[in-house]
Amino acid sequence: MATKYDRIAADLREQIVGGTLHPGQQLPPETTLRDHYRVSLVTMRRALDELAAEGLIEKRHGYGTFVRKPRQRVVRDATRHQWEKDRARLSHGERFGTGATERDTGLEMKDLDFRADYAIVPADKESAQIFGVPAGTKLLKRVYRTKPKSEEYPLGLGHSLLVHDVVAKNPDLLDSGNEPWPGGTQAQLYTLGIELGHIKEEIIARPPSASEAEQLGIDSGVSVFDLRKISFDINGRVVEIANTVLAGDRTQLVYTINLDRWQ
Amino acid sequence: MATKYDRIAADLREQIVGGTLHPGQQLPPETTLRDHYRVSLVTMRRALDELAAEGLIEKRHGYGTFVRKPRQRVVRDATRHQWEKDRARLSHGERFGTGATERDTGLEMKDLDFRADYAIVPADKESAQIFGVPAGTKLLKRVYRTKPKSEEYPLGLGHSLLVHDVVAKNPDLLDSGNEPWPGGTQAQLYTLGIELGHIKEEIIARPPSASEAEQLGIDSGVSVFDLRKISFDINGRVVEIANTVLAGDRTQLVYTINLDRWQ
DNA sequence: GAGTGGTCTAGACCACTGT
DNA sequence: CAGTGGTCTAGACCACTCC
Repeated sequence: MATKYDRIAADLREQIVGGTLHPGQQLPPETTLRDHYRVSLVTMRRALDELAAEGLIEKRHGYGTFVRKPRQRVVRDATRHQWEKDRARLSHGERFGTGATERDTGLEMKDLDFRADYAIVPADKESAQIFGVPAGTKLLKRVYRTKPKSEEYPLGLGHSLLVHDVVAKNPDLLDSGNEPWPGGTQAQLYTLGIELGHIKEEIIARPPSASEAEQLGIDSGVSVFDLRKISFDINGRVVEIANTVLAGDRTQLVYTINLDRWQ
Repeated sequence: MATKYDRIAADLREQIVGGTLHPGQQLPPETTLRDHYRVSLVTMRRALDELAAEGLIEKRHGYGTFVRKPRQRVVRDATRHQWEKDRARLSHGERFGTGATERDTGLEMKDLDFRADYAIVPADKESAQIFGVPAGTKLLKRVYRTKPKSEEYPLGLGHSLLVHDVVAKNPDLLDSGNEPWPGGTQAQLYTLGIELGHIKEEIIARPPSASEAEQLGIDSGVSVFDLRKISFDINGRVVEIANTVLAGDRTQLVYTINLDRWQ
């Protein structure tokens, strides 16, 4: 026999996908549901937690439990990198106002809250190894937060590492006041004469830290994508290490692999 | 103040990463831990569930709770597709015994338990749309299970869809008895004169279904990668739709994006 | 202040594992 | 069989949100 909480979750799941419960609709309080299903509160809550992990409902402390609007996932397509590269050398006007995030979401710059914080940090062992520099080398760490004004929570939490002495050749790149830089990082690197040759992305899934769960507005049980992007210039040197944490229930990642023709 | 279960989890986490608790070591029973931390059993269990979701411990019903060996993630590198393509036209002997899974894990065929089940199914709406055929069209559905003999659980659960009338031109491809086919799907398609041009992979993270959790041996709270691979031939026609479900705490996905040179 | 979800308790009983 | 983790209960109290 399945567990009670599984059967209750299945019952509610059916009502949600079947349309008996409408998106946005508030569910009865836990105590009422508990009486209806004749179980203890703990069991009732466990059933609800299951549905929250699936993204079907959303619980708001002190307020209520609601059926989620069919949350369409934001698609993050890796062709964004080629697209960004093609635009890196365009004029300021052509680059202005639309970056890779805007392309993913279909939103414009004015619909987004954007923040960037810069700091200089010493390279830890892992970063140093990837960059091929001694541990402790000065790095420019840039922390990004981008949030659609129409949403309560940001799409992702990101930061980027660059070797300080490399980017310092253009002092404009050390000033976070110049963000958002039209055209993004590849346009910034272009001012240094750097052209990217290839990009490697490594993806893992893991539970969010408490802070990430709070910042991303993640319900208990939802995992995050932890994506590390390593950018190489045309000579194979590592230029940037960027990290992005994306809510696992709101994101779809897409990659296209082109294959060489047979001879 | 943080919650009790968070503080208990933090305490145990520190002991695990700090080395006070060794990999493979059994933790005291929940009741003993409960007495030690002076909390209720429910609270104690919640702390342990947190660590299980992080992959730091592994709970075995009726047996005990153990510190996990630093689980190294299996890397699934998308360059596997090009590698597989390069090998598709090699001789049987050169293809034999090493496929993409073996390449990922470093294991040989003899170290793997392999099973394939074939069935003919009608295309549902979504598959039909992707293939560009009418709904209900006969598809060959192939279900795969691959498990290292040294592990208790499979790496992933996979299935693949092909248009039946296309592959039926080579009757050998309809017989699961011919699996594992040396060189994999691309070698199979080669017998039909089909060459792949590009591959698109779509990735989402979600909680496992009850059946997936059981088959993959996933602890509560761990998400899975749900990866859909769509293979296009050199004319842009969809040839295969393949789906793989991978344990989120045991897998790392890697993609390399090559960028066109500036003119 | 009224109503909601979040944490926590002490205890019972069940289900699974290895010997 | 003994020992373990898994489910479930009835109830207390806390923390948050809105009016």
